[in-house]
Amino acid sequence: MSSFAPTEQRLAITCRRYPDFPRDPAILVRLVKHIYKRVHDDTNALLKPYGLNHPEYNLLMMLYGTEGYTLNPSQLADAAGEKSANITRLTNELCDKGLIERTSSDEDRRKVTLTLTAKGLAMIESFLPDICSLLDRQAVGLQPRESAQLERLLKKFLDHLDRA
Amino acid sequence: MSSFAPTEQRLAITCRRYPDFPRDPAILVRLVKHIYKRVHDDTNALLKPYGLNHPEYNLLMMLYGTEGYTLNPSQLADAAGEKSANITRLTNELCDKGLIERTSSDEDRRKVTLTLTAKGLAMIESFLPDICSLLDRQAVGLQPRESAQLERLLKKFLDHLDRA
DNA sequence: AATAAGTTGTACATAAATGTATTAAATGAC
DNA sequence: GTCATTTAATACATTTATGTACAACTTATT
Repeated sequence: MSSFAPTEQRLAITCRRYPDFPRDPAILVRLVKHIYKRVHDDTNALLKPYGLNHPEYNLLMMLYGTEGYTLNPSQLADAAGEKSANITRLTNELCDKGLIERTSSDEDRRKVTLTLTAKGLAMIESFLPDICSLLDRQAVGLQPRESAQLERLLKKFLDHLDRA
Repeated sequence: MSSFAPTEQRLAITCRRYPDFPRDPAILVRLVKHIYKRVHDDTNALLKPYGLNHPEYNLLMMLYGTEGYTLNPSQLADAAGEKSANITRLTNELCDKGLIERTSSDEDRRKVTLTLTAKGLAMIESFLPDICSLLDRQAVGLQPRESAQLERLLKKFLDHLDRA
């Protein structure tokens, strides 16, 4: 039995008690939540041996996905979906570990640039094989066609959220 | 332009740098993360005037979705996806607010039962109209057929995560 | 130039979440 | 019955996240 069945059952009771409750949107939202939690926990467990947590991993991957391996704190916050106050603390930790470097920008001296170091790059390339295999395992149940369809539908969902 | 475009762009760079990186699973995971974040933040904002945060809301809704409005702390933790250590704190807050009641079970005196109070029920019914309208708005972009398809695919995804 | 207005990043206080250990009670072997 | 094992819930210390306020700097206005 799926881990989701109890949730679905509770939702049925909720709808019985409050008939206006929109079952379909609620199911979708709860599914997303369950999936997010699983993915988050699995990734965290994988990263632990590397001395990283999920947010730190995210920041590193954002820099890795950027030309020049460089972003400002506010760009990084935006990219990783973190609050800016959080970025200071998290990048401090990454600096302490020598994975990124903080230098002040010349063009605008309010700004700070955060750049992946060689050590940071090596760290990323050390955990990427594990991450890849985790991602593959996580999505192995979906055929390519289903995966593409899911991507399309999730994008549509997200687009609408942006507008709502 | 979608809020997701920059993420997709970063993923493209990542794949160029590390060709084994599984693009499709990664996209799905990041989409889920973005959607989760949006839904979470929107719901939190909605709940603030009621003096509740998202976890507290979740706990209330789990009790509301249960016959007899009653669960043990460990059942509640499982239902809401919270760690059990968190449940004590959260249910304390809800008790203090008079929304739930804590009594010790007769059958097994290690156990505690948490029950929604009349005040808690009234609270739920006061915010449900807002929640329903938020849920409707959040999913309004999807046709019923798309919504059903998305539900099916997400369930398949989650089923596989449970197994992985 | 002088001043106002807006950004960027960070510090600090507060709140929330997690992990570990502890207490109390039930269960099961003998 | 007694003792070891397991389970439920919580307390406490630690870690992590958030919100608010501020200092440094840039840009726009006059």
